[in-house]
Amino acid sequence: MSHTVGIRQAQKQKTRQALLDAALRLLEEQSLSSLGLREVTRAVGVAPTAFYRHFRDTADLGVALVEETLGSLHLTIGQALREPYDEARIERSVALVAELVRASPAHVRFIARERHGGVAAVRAAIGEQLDRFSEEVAAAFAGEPESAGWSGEDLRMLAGVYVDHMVMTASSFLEAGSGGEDKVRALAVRQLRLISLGRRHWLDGP
Amino acid sequence: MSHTVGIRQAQKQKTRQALLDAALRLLEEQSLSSLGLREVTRAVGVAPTAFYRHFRDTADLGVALVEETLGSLHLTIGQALREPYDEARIERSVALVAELVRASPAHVRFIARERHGGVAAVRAAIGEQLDRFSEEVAAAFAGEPESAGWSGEDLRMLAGVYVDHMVMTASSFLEAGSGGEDKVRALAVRQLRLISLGRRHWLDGP
DNA sequence: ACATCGAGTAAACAACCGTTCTCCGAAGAA
DNA sequence: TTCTTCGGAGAACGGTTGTTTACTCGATGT
Repeated sequence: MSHTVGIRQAQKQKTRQALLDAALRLLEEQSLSSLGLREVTRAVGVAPTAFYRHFRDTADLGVALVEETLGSLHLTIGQALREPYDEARIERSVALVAELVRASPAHVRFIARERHGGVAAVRAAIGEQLDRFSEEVAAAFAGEPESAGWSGEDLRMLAGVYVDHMVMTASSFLEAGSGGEDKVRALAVRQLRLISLGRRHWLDGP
Repeated sequence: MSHTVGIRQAQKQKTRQALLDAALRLLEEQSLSSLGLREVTRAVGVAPTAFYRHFRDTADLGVALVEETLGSLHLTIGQALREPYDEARIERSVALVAELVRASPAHVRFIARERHGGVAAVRAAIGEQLDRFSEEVAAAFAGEPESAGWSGEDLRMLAGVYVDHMVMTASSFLEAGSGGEDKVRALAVRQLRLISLGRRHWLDGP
């Protein structure tokens, strides 16, 4: 038994990826619930029936797209969270979001659009991933001296605020385009400063 | 010339409203970009061609739906903002959102779904309305003693955080259903407390 | 070398779509 | 009353949709 992937499997993954890429491009101007199976296969240049070799339907493709977009992000976020809590941390995390949006805007648009979109399975998949992010952020916060005395519940609340804000910031970067990028960045930084200020005084006396 | 609406106009508005209602119901399980013209007229019980008497296409209907949902809300929000800034203000505003979601969940779902949805005109209409809300909240904040020394830019930033949080809370109420309502309410209240804390210390020395 | 597997093809299906054109009949204006 | 206006009905159009069935043909495992 060889561990090489084999010509066959390699070709399959190739067209599968082509389907995902084409779908992502088509989803820049519409929602997943209106994305047609034939539309995708036509863009790739394969027969409509070939679609079924990879996905049950477009909803299934959507779930795969969620995995592709958010699955690989846990590692990146994890590394960023390991960095020390200094003055420039806020700027760095916002810059990370900005770079992510610039690197793959279609992926970000897809997540923002389908997070509350019309396909239940995709909504659930995105929600699950975002919850995982919240848990990871909460775990990172728990190890910081600033979180001394915080309850686990409050930590998860705080993490949720940060995650939600990051998603919203990414969406704002998209809407603003390359022109208003600096404006969005400055706004996001000030909002994060506000939240950090709230965090610092969370345990102040009544 | 009589100022009575006339049987004719009244009937037109009636079917127009029926189209809007039917569309809103259909949009609970899909996105606007996949909503068919025939689908809507079938649900109402009129001929497909009757649709054109009221809307150019489904995107046009979507814009009308935005107006119906958010247009009447400015008055409600305005009244709530005129209330004094006491201890229970946060709970009251969250309760207002909860009641709004309970009263017309389909409208709220529509806004949350199409805010980043696949129809540009509708996205723009929602963004415009939300910007108006932000301006109104900022104007209300400007008249409060807690905002002394705040720049106009910072006030709009703060107002944006509150508006975004309200939209997000409304969406959370929807996802949670009637079962997890208390959980969402408690979470939203704590998040707002965090933000208020940041607001209170915004002008603290460096 | 040979039988099997399976990704992709081709054709056909009924169902549905948005849009146009023509017409009807009640409401409104004279 | 007579004439006009206009919301809605009806039929038909070309085009697209998802899905099924039968097929090809090169990679795969023995």
